[in-house]
Amino acid sequence: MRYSTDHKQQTREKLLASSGVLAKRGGFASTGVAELMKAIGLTGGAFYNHFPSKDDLFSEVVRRELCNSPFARLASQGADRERLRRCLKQYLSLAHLHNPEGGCPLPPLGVEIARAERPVREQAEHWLLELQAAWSETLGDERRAWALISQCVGALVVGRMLASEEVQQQVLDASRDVVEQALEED
Amino acid sequence: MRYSTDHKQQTREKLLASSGVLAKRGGFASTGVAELMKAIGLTGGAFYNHFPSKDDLFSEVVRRELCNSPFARLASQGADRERLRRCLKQYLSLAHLHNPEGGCPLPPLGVEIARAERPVREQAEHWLLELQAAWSETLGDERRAWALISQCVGALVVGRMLASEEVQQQVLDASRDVVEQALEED
DNA sequence: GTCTATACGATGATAGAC
DNA sequence: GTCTATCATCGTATAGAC
Repeated sequence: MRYSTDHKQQTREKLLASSGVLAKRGGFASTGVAELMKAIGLTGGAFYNHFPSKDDLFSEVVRRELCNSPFARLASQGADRERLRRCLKQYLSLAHLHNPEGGCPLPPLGVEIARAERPVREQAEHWLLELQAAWSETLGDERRAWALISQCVGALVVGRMLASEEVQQQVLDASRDVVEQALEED
Repeated sequence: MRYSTDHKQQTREKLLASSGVLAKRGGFASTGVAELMKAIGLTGGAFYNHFPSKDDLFSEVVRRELCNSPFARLASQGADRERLRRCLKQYLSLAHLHNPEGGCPLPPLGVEIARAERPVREQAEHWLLELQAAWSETLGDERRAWALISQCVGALVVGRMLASEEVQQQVLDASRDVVEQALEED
């Protein structure tokens, strides 16, 4: 065979990673198959050797993005308060706000996940439940964990809607305060 | 003239209202001009008698949706704590979560606003600053106002990503607790 | 103002050469 | 596996009849 068997795996992985970036930047629905393939140096026709449809790619992109999310490592390995604090401080930064393509998939892809078929939402739910369980352990409060997740995702969604960096910083700082308060309480 | 002058105004208003609903339901970019016009009983060709382009419609839809948002009345007229509490309880309800087309535009349209041109983000910012100012008055804390806005928007974005109503209710309840706590403190 | 018809590009997806 | 060529459909936007 002209192409080794793991070449297909590598191409698939490159496509998943690159598509995650493009989807978080400009939206998944708004990005065509040809554009996704061109980003990894291929043409649109080759796409269907890797995924049966564009929707299937979305499902896999979501799965991969969630596993590689800045939150993910805190979900798998139990996190002490200090580690969680540092992670959320970085999450609620202007650097993250201005870099959706390299950041958490929840703010930029959340709405598209919400409109996707049930299996996609189920895997999002499964991952979010794991995250919430991990944070509950750290915080000692299951409800505060959910509230903190919503707080962080909301801050980025709201912040990215804004035009001026000043106000964006205000929004982020306000949520940082909430995080600090939640992590200092018993 | 076969059509009265205010007939055009009425058509425009119907188009704005209907497009807001469709955009919040399925996304603005994903909804074609023909579909938007068909929803008010017209064909696609008539669209350009009312707006020079689809992007211009989006800008007007965002403006109108913000002014008619469940938050809007609380922004214009100063709100006492009790009024704000009742509004946020309704905001953080399963009824609202399952009815994006009739609810707040921030969760379903926020990401598209973030990717829109600067003027769109500027008017979103202007409106959000007014809302934050009003809530600051009620809460007596400018930062808590921003945090509360992010909390509410985030809860709906996260909740709508989920598959099961149980977990959705948990996410909403967690943010309700935060709202109650913020409104009870001095 | 609204219609139909149309231009023209982009879309998701397929077929067959290599 | 990837390419080019192609299909059918849809997208935004325009032109002209009524």
